[in-house]
Amino acid sequence: MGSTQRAGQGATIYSVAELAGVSIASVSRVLQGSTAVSETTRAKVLAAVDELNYVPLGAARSLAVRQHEAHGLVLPELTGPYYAELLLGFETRAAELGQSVVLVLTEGKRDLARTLRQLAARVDGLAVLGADSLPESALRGLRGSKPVILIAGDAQPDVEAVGAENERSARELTTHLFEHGRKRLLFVGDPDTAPDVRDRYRGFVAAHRAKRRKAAEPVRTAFREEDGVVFAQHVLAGEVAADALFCANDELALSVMHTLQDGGLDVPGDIAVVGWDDVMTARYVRPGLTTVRQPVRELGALVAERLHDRVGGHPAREGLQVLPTQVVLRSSCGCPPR
Amino acid sequence: MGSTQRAGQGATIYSVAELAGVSIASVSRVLQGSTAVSETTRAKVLAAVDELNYVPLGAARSLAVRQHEAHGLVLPELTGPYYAELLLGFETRAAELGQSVVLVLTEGKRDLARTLRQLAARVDGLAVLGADSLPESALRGLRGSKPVILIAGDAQPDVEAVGAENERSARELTTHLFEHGRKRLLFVGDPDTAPDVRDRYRGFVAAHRAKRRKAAEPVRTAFREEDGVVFAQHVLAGEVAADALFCANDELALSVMHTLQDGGLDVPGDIAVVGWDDVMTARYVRPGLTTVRQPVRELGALVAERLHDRVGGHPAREGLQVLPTQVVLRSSCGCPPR
DNA sequence: CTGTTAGCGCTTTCAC
DNA sequence: GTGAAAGCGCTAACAG
Repeated sequence: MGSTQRAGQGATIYSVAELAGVSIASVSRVLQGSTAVSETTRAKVLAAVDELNYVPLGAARSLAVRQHEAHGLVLPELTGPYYAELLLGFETRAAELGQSVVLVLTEGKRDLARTLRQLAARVDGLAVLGADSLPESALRGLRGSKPVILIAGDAQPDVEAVGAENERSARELTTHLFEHGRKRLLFVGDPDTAPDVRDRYRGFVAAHRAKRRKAAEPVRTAFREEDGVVFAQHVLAGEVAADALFCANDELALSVMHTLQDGGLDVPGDIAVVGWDDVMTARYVRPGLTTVRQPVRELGALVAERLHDRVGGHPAREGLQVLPTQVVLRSSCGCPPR
Repeated sequence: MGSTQRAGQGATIYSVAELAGVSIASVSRVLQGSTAVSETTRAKVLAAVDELNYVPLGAARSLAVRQHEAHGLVLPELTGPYYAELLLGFETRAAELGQSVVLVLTEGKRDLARTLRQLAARVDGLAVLGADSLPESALRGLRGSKPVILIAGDAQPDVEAVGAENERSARELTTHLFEHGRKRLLFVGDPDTAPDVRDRYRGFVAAHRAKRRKAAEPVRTAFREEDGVVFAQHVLAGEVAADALFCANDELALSVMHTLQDGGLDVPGDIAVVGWDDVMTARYVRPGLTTVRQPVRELGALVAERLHDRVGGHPAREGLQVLPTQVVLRSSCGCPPR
């Protein structure tokens, strides 16, 4: 056992103990910050630790304390600022809480169920975004063992969810469009793809109902740039009757607006366009894109924190926790520039 | 020991063995895909595994095989598409290779040295971006034990580096600006902040030298939007003499261009502006931003792959591996639109 | 205050 | 082909 420092590899608690002339228990105590250690011992250990550049092996420690001290974060992908910002908030808070973060991107991955199992085998809890689009079996089985928090998803009996407000802001933004005198609004994006888009559409519908109007069926397109281009071309071809487009996110809104303008339409003169997320580009385009800002970073931080609580034994909060969002008026909706 | 299934918690190899009526060794063999197992045993084990929903505990396995099966990725932050894309490429390839990825963001973190040590204690190798701006001690000590790969950094005797090409493309882009008849070019961004920016400036200088001109001193600004705005205001105030701005990245170029336009200048009429990275926004602004595209995702994938090789025992490649970049001409440089 | 020791759950010889 | 048993490096009682 007490083999000293294997060449090149990291020192072990044994090599440190040997060098310090104490037992491994003392080394552990010093490192754990236990009070029951004499100053002399502490000093000797610290010196040895420093000399050997010792750091306890994560796996060994995890096995002993039965905790991984790591959070798993599951995201669909990473395009656009939304996921990045969320990840940033999550990592920051997790680090403050002493947790490592293990990241898994689901898009394009084959055996998701297995991947998530493996992830669950090396973290204390999971935060999952886009759970609805995961294969049925993927989250099954994790539940009940590791705590799981759903991001921007629907809370369930035993799994809590955290998200940003959608319906109310969508309703507010829709109403704003009405106030600009727009009559034929179209919701661009498929409400069935994600709970938050669904809720935005609900707000869109609610605003119509309040005006005793009937909301049009949503344009069930995906959310990438290409999809926006395709849709905009339909508009340019005169196949779509609308004077305002409520896009499910900014990427979509931006590509739609851009294509429309290229096709000779005036935004917002001929048609208004609004988005969701307030990405950087939204400020740079002309006209500035009216959109809704979500506190994404804070959301990420909150998720990390809730997860940490859960791992620490706190019970799951019931229902969905919602962070406030904010409508950002620029001029693509019809408001005067600046 | 052989305690069956602890309530709620995950099954262990013991509970599986018990349920299957075999020894833990057999369970392990089946799971490791060892051939020396009878069909009967394999079937029994598999059934038990399935019923118990068993996944080997990561920490225990890591301890036994002396491998974490995880890669560490250290990034400064996560704004803009660059880091996200890199991370995407890295995670994807790492996952294909069966490695988890543990992410650490350095910006704003206090005890980086300790954070990195801890990271090194739970992964088999590290990929680090922005190593130069890390405190001296941070990477010290990891070296020699865990393999480290520097991203967009300078290769060193024992640490290999991977990056995208900079100098040559910068030279090409600068020359292009000359061909548009621009005379007074300015490099906006501080070459001392990062090796890749330094190399871009080198290319900028080289192009001047080829024309027997002397390159102006770089404008040593940071790379965020605010910094671009401040600089642009100097330009608008007539404090800067230039007819072309070579910005160190797109964020900077975009905010500069935007501010310039707001101030009444015509781009590229009065002044040309070019950037680096080819972010999404670059296509949407008017005029389209001329820039340089880097194969960032591929870079991330390459890093993961090299790291995996290194962990597997392959020796460090000497020098810097460079991926090709591509100048993207739009109209902010003076080229005709479309 | 300190050392001894028994695991944590898994892989892997080594006998049979 | 299978099981027993010895660790992997660390933490945490448990005795002194």
